[in-house]
Amino acid sequence: MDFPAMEREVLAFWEKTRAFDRLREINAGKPPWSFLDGPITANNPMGVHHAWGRTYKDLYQRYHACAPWAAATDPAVAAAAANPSAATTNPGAATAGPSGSSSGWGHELRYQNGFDCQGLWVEVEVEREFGYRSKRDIEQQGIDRFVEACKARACKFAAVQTEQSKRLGQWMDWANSYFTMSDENNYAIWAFLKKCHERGFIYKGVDVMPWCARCGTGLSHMEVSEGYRVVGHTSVFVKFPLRPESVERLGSRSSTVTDRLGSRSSKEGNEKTSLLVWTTTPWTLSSNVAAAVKPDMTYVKVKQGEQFYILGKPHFSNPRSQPLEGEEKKNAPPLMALSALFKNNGDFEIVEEFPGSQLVGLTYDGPFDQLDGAAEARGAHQIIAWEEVTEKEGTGIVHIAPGCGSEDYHLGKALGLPRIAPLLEDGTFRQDFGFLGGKRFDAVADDVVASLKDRGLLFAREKYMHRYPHCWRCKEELVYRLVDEWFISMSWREEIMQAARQARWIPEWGLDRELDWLRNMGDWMISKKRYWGLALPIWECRGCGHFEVIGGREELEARAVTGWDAFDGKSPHRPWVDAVKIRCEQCGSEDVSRVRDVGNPWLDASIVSLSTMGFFRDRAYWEKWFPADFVVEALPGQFRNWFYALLTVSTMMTGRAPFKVLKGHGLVLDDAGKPMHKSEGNAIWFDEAAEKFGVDVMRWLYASTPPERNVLFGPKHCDDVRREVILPWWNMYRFFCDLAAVDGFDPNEHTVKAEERTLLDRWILSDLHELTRVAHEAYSRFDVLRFCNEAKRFIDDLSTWYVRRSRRRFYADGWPTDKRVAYATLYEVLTTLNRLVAPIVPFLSETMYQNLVARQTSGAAASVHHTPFPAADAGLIDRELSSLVQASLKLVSLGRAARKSADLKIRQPLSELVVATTNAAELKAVEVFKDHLLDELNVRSVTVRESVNDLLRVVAAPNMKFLGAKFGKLTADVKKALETADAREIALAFDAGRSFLLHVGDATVTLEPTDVTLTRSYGETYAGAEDGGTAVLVHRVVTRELRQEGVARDIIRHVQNLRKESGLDIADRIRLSLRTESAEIRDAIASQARTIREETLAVELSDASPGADAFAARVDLDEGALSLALVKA
RNA sequence: GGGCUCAUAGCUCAGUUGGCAGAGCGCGUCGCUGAUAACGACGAGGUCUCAGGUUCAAAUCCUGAUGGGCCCA
Repeated sequence: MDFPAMEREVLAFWEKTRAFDRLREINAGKPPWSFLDGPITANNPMGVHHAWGRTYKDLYQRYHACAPWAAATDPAVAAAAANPSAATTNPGAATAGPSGSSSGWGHELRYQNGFDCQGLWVEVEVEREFGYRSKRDIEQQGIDRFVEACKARACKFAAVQTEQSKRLGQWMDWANSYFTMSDENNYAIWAFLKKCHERGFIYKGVDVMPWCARCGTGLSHMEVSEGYRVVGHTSVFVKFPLRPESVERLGSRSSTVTDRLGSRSSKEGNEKTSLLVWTTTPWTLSSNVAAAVKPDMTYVKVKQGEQFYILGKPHFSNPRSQPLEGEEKKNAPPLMALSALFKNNGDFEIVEEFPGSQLVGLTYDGPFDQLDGAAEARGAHQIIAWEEVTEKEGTGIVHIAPGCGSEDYHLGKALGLPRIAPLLEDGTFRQDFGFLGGKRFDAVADDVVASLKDRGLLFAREKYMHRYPHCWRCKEELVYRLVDEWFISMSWREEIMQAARQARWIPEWGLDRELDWLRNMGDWMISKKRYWGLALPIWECRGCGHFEVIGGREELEARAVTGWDAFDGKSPHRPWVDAVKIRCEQCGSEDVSRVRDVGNPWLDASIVSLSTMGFFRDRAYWEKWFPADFVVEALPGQFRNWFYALLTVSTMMTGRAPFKVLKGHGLVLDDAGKPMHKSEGNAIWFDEAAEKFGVDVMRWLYASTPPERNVLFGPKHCDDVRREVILPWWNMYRFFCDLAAVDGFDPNEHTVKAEERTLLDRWILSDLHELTRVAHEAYSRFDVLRFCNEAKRFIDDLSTWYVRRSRRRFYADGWPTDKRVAYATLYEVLTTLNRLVAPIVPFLSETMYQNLVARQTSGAAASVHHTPFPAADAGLIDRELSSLVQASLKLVSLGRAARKSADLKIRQPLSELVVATTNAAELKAVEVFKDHLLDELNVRSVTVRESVNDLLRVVAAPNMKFLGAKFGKLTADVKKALETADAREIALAFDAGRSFLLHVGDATVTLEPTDVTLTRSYGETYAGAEDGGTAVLVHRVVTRELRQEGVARDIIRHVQNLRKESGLDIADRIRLSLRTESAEIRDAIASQARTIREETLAVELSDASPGADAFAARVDLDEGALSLALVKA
């Protein structure tokens, strides 16, 4: 079966019949169900990982397009059922369908897909296409050309992804997809930013961020984490001399310690005491402002010659090593411990110990106070407290340069320290940094070292290997640099948290994670010094510094002084919008330009709960669709990205959460559980996977994966799904279709009355309706995994028991009642189950529906997806009956085991089956399913007994591994006693859940089931198997007559095989010839001739030589060789 | 350093009121046979990561530890 080919046919069918449009017509005007799509980045073709979320998006939309109103339009009900606490915290979530109407099915959906178009990822690809190497290339070749190319790229891949999504089976209004680069979306963000500004939340701030000097841009954390590489840097140990008054203060503070140590007092002053500081970035010493110590850590003062050094006690003797792993670590040169470095310089002595807190507040002379650029720090250098100072590396005293490092910056900001920003955009020092001026940060290590050495401030230098961030594009080292950025203050975070609490989060801990992020996040940096993105609508006056936020196109037009004509008709992107200048409302300047920054790309996707639902255009429409009933996206990252941005914007504009239910899912990994990477060659492209495995298989795999966990995707897992679910399901369908075609089954004519059904029929219908009930629960609670598990179990039961046990009912001639009932029942089960799984495997379902329903019934809906989801009939659910079937399955399993123990194959008929049980369900199962037991186990009769203990024979062997450990020296005696003990009594005791008391000489020991291995048998007459309190035995004596029947069954099977191999139709009659040397086989043929003829449709049975036109085979039976030949009659 | 999350057979994973530990794959042995390039049975394989606690009873609830993942700092 070529499933991908079948899927392509279904796609063509949907196309031809406008199936999706038709569904929207059917559901128009029904209660709305609102889904909001998180936009996919339109920058490359889809990978298989995109298909996971998109599978959820499609299947939940498909369910709600056919679900009954009551179940699906009342999320409070679903939420209450799933999570009682959510309902009470979410009283406003309930919405009703059309007033008063409580029945009906289907919902109106928007089916709007989204594309994320703007951002650096697209820029990078376009730069690569153009062969650009830096921002300078973009500016020289023209921003307009560049931005147009970015737009074109987004359009191109939006189109590619659209086709791929269709192939996945997504039913969306593709012509109406939203693009975050659209004018409407961009201006909507302007409106949001203006509102933020009106509340005073927009401000220009500074931050120290990773910066690529070559590209001339800052990098986000995500980008930084892409580019770590191991490099060697010059690291230095530097002296920061304490100022004389601080030496004195420290002396008085630590006097008690000094006295206790009995060392020479240092109170006399005038000695040279220095902090010992370590850094791997010597260039930042130029901008040192402070030195940090850990208050509760112990520090020591070390005397060497005339010098005193202060450093952390743990650091003094700790071994040091490069912070690397594996191979890299092996190759790195060893590092010297600090004590060894001291030793190199001569004798030394520890003269004092004191806690770091005694250092806090002391002052020292900075290493580069002589440079003009560092003037601000002159006289301001001080020791500060910092809990984060590590004991593991360095000296315990951390050099702080708030203009050169992120942590340094935040520390400095909190303490109000000056910050010195020595680097220009291109990574060179400002000219006022003296001998460093004009040199690049990564080229001055030697100069810095030389200068320190000249002035006696260098203690030691070394080469230090570590992982350091590099630009993921140009591979150059990054540097931390102070830059101007625009921010949204998060002082109103409590409002956003309140909105977040209004929604139901799946999994539940998602809310805590989001609240945690909201609680801890800093102000939102919304600017990016790039080209392709939202043009931040901030016009800043260079004269007086006043800035304004423009809230939309009309407002800009009204405020424009110059440049409007040049801009009019263009999209609000760089460079066009940059032409517009406005008048400063503070100083009157008419030369106010837009800041050059573009927006953080998460702004683009943040607005879509408003922009795509008509918030600014059609408020009534927006009220109808907002908030969304459901959003679903990949978990990793989205708490700080889309979820966060979406909540923030919606809260600002509406005060409400933009979604009622948020569901998250994990990552897609490869077969081996590793992340997929293009560069590692283990990424699987969507197109390839779709044609190789089929998308129904892919969709089932995703639907049946626990969402909050990662899924392994690969050939093995796809094959598993196909083999375990899709193929059994398909095979049953084929079985039914083949027979129905031959028999001319007509679902409208061959109907069934309830009382005509057999127990087996009623059982499968009961389970079917239970499955239907579960399906509603699972789909409406967004827990499709549960449905998949139950459906898989149902398919298994249906295949291995219902269909298996019902097969012969279909082979009868004509239309006896039982055959009609079997047909009608299986038909109902197949068509209903087909509808239940349709949201997950839409292609397979459509194919089956067309064949089973549409073709059979005039007036049937044109597509399975146009039909209502089945309702569960509680009256048909019979849990007791299900348990009886399960009991009978257990008995059959034991019966097979019993046969196996005596090596009696199923084909060999046996005279008697004995069931020994006191279990009520099993007793009843024997009664009501007797015929199935007899047939399935191929026995003549079944006998029920309470116990077969009288037949039981047991051999007990000691389990020496346990006995030895338990009894020690006594073991040998126990073993001996066991040989003479009554093994049957032991078995009966264990069966009853007791231990067994064994007499060993004068002593008594207690035996547990693990202590002995029991081998049970039931004598010459019976063979058996037992489980718990239930035993099933078969009569093992094969009489001559039984033997002949067994042989006949063997023969029949071989004839059937030959018929099939010969290409005969199921109904073809044959002339059969059987020849053998074995008298036993000849006897069997003679006595079973009639059965053989009937089963093989032989009009003639002989031992004549076959003609040349006959199909012939020679087979080996247990009793001898047999030649068979047949010709079509 | 902090938060969240996961840990069940060789592998992938089920296991929701706490009540005898399961499936599929793989492996071994066998069986069935007009659903057939399928299918079934049986077998081996488990200290349910570890240590405490609650309980008549813990894979399940609580506490801590260890290890993996994600995130924050």
